[in-house]
Amino acid sequence: MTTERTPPPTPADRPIKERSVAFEDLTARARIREAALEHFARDGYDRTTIRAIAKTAGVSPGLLRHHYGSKEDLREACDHYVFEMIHRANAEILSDPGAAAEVQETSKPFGRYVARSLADDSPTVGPIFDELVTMTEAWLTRADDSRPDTPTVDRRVRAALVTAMKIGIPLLHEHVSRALGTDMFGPDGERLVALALLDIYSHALIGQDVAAVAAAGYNEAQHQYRRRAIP
Amino acid sequence: MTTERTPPPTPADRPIKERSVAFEDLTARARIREAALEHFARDGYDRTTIRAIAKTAGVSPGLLRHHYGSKEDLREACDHYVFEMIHRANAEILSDPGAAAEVQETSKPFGRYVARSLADDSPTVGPIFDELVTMTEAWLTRADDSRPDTPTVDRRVRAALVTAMKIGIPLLHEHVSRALGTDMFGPDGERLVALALLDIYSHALIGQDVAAVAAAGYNEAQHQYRRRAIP
DNA sequence: TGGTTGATTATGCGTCTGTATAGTCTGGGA
DNA sequence: TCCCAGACTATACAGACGCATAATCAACCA
Repeated sequence: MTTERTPPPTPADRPIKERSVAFEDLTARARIREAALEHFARDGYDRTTIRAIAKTAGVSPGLLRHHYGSKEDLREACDHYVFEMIHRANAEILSDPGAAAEVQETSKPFGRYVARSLADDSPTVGPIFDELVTMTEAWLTRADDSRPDTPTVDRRVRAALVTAMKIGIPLLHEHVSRALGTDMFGPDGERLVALALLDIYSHALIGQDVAAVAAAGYNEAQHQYRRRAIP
Repeated sequence: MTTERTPPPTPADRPIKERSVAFEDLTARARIREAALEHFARDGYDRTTIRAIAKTAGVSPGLLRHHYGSKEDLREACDHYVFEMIHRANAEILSDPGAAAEVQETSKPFGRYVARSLADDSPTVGPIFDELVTMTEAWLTRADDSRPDTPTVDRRVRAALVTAMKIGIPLLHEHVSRALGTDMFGPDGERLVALALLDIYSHALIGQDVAAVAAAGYNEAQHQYRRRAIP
């Protein structure tokens, strides 16, 4: 396994598209990883082809195999990379206990990738979800402290649901953007989403009396048919 | 394009599956649709093969093409079918204004299919999402009435986000179930999710003072780098 | 200078998938 | 009885994809 080396003075690393932001004088290995992250996040694992990643990275499909063993290995490499990046980001967030950073967690650059991977059942991103749940759990602890009543449901269960809900937003970004009238990953959309989430999170969506009635009535409701499962 | 015809000799192509467990004496055409719904919901559109659907339905791949034109046409047929079913379900829900039915909307049988289709960017399910947003919007209207303050963000924007959040739960059912310790589509899990959602929805997750500070601080925050986009 | 190593490419192979086509079987009307 | 429409199957074809291999090229070291 080669490390992130600086390429030899290869001058012809340049046929690529990128100029504006960041660096395009990256290692081919790094370019492949970046291209894979974008493609996996945008198109999903299945729809993404090795050839497409290679084309975006400006290399041949064979080189991809040379650096990463297979398509699945490349996915795992991306997963581990993102896992590290999230760890790093979490450390920064913990030092700055602002709520905004936490709220828009899933709107970050890696959010799209994580969301896609979780929905695609990537075998190695389970721990990422669990860690996000743990983060939400710690956050819920503070919320529970300022609650008059006692929560009736285990905190981790609620944390898992809140986490899944947060991830649902970038997952359905296309439809959300359509409802917003602007790209939710664009500057305006990102701000709009953050402000809306702050409003949503800071208010109860249903009355506690209604919830109590519904919860009581739920336990005795025998409803809806079941569909057969695929053998 | 043939419609849902009644097969000549077959005893019944009855409105099907309404009662308890559906039967296997369905039209081949109906069996194909049922199998496709399950496969698409469980494996996603791309991972699902025509041959797999045919095998589950107990027919040959050719018959699938005979009834539905192509794989994409089959998907559209499923979308329209689910769209009708949701319409029908909505009518029932509106007559029974219980909150529980609304909360567990995405836990219904078709929820998995809708969630998958939305995440898979199915071209014909956009209207379904928009309708769910409208439902949520109507629901938010009642919530806003019992709010002391005035919402700062457009109601439809908040409705879209809440809708996406709700759909995120069945989408990440695998990870949610792992955190729950039981299958969230099973009897226990379904009840647990419903009760947890009632608890979550009936309480603010962050304080309004915190939210105000965060919202104020957000507009002047210049944070995080941007990643390049694929051309 | 010569040779080894690693980055990189070109090319081909086997498989899977969607699609197309031709053929088979069955029931019901004339 | 004939026969044909429609449900259904078997098989084949073309393309795409992941994967593998061999060849080429540049740099570094003895």
